[in-house]
Amino acid sequence: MVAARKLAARKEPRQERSKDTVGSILRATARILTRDGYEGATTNRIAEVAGVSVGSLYQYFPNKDAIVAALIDAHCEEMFEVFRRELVAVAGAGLEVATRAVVSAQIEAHKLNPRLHRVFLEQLPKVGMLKRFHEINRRSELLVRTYLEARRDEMRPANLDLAAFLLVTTVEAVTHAAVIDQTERLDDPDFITEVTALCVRYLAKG
Amino acid sequence: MVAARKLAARKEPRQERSKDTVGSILRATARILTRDGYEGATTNRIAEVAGVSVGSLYQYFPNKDAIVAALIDAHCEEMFEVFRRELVAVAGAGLEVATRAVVSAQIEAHKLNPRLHRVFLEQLPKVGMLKRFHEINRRSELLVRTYLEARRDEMRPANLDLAAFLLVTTVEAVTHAAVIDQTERLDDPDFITEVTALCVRYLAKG
DNA sequence: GGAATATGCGAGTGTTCGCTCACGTTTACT
DNA sequence: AGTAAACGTGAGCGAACACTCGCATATTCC
Repeated sequence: MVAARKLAARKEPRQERSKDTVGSILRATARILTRDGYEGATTNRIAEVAGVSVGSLYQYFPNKDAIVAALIDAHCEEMFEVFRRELVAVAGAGLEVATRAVVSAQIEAHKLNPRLHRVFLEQLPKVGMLKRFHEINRRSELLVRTYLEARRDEMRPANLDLAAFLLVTTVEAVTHAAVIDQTERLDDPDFITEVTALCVRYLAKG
Repeated sequence: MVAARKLAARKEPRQERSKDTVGSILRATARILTRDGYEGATTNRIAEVAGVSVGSLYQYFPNKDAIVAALIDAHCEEMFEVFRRELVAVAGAGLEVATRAVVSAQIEAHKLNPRLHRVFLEQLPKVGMLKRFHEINRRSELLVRTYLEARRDEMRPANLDLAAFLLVTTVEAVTHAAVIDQTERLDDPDFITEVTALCVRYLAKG
């Protein structure tokens, strides 16, 4: 039985050169993942591309998964930040305007690094990795719910928790599919309009 | 360089006992995948659980992936059939009734074998495997679009192709999340109602 | 019965790959 | 200058695992 191993960094880099080493390792891993997919990302290959020895790699990461996990965390945080910033910015705006802005932001978030995003979601064989994406979704739902509650009287759905879940899941799935698998959808100027309609018509009364 | 290998069966089973062998292998693989996840599914383990030797396994499957691929195909076909049957059954019904029925069917389809479904979508490291699921989605979109076109005058969206894409992607994502990750959502009697509302309000005029 | 064919077996092979360890080099500090 | 700590190296170990091959058994068909 292979027990779950710690994913925390084994040693903190203190000097400048060791921070460079860690940076090189992360950049190399991202590069390999986007170019060759998960299969190509062996520890020896990562070290080679990073211009570093395997030994150095294992001074700062306890195992291979920790490297990927660090990348995922950074990627998730970036994406979430794009979403969060836009939502906060339009918190005062009306439903239609706010929704459209947030949908656009979600598309932009997916465009940050689509190839890496794809590898994370489609090729990583470890269940633990996906949890990090689910957590982002839960955080997004919380933000959305707060927005909905502030305008409760304009909203048709009684259960705003459920509404937030449906909206976040929907927009995530639709933008993901469009950016990752059907880029041609994005050329359609109606795309954002229709996704916005999907959300707004669900939320608005009447 | 490891070239892509053929996934077609190496030899067709002719006698009864060999058909049993193939069946045992497939059942064993499904069982291991649901119980232990992708990591546990080694060829030796599959053979052992199936009560068969590795050699026999390789008489009917050219490689490990072919076994998993066969399972995925069967699983996808089952799920799609649940969806298709219901859609055909309610093709004559009104928008609200039909939508509700199809959403329920999608939930049922996901309940066929949630654990296996999860492993397929979350743990398989090969990109090729996911294509099979995307293809089902495309087939579903086609069916939905046909329904929408038959009632074009009741529909608000001008682009029914885009509408079908949005609906299928949405319902798939929402039912998937509910069945796989948030089973408690299904206890909420409003769940189906709200998902139906999401679709119907998007489609209907006014 | 017996030849031909289909099926079954499983120890072993070759390779891949995560990871260690013993040793060299650089930096920080006194 | 001298010492300790931090950093870097890469050959190679050990285990896992997909897959083969030579041979045994069962079935079919004449």
